[in-house]
Amino acid sequence: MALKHAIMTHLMRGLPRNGYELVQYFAMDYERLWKASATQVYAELSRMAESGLLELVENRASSRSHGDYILTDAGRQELERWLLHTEADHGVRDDSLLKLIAIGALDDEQAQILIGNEQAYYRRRALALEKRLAEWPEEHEGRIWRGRRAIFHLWLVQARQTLEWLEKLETCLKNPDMPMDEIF
Amino acid sequence: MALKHAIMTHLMRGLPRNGYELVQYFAMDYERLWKASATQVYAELSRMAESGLLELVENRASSRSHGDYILTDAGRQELERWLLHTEADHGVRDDSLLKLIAIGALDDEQAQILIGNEQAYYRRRALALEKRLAEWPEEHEGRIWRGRRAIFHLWLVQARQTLEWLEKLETCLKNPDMPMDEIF
DNA sequence: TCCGGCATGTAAGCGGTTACATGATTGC
DNA sequence: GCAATCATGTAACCGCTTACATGCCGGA
Repeated sequence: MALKHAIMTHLMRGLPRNGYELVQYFAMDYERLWKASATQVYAELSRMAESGLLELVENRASSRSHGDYILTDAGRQELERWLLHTEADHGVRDDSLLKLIAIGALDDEQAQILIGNEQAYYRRRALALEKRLAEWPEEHEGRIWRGRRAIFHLWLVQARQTLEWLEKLETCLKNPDMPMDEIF
Repeated sequence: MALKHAIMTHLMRGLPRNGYELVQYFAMDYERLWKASATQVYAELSRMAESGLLELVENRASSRSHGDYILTDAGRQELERWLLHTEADHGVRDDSLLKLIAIGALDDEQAQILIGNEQAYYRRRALALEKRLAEWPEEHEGRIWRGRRAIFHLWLVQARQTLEWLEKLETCLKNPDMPMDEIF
């Protein structure tokens, strides 16, 4: 039930947001912190409002919206409880990495396609992150935004490192007699 | 339904394995490529055998087991189809990173606990991966094992990089006036 | 003999997806 | 007036977890 907490990490910045805006955040690629479908986000928001973690306030911006959500004190308390008193789940389900683990099943030509796809993805991602960091809004200051901005730096170095690694993977497969310790 | 393919990436190495052994792999930390519960693994294995992706052969090692699974030709075909003709899902659900994104909600002392927990985890992980790479069995040779071994190298550099980043995150939070570009 | 690890499940329920439906508003 | 976007759902279904149950084998 971590979507609940993912929603909280968005709302903890203090800005009131409606369901649609939150759905956009969860769908955005370079902002991506949690995968979630629209249906699920709306359902979770209702549940959280009902249980008192969120409050529905008058909408700003858009007149079509039912209203905007903000974190309540109970919500902030739950956020703190989750952060400090629950263990992080390091269990992984990374579809793209799973494919790369299986790359040995393909011949050189096919492997090249798979690696190429991943390279394209991480190049796009690195560019988007660089742009996001370069254009960081000045009003995004303070402790909460600093934490968030730091994550973008982590994502960026990880993307770059993955690109480097993909090059090495290519070398490794194309030169089956080269010792792996020489490459990595 | 990617557990199916996660099971295939284990069996593609050619070694017959029973359900219990596969459950162990999925539970192992430094080997971790996909999170899955025992119940789910057994259920998926039955379904895959029924649909002809796996074959149940006579058990080696253990006499208690119902039998060992191996990949069929249809299984290898499905593996190739998945690798080449489906798009990788880059959607992320990383509980531990989600917590770090929210770290701005905590004060310095509390944040230190959270960072400490993560540091402990990644130190343990880096050590386990180093050990695994240092003790890599000689019989694990050939294209399929090379691909797998390469992933361990990626995981290791990622763990080390995350440790470096956690140090910077600490600095970043403890010195709110220091410009972030100086740290990262 | 009994305990711990091996080995495989069943049943209930929650979390999450996919496909589809609906209405309201803005811009051309 | 019409299309695109905004905004919020319903319904059915699947994947996955949690708690519990069962039996078998080997060793102290």
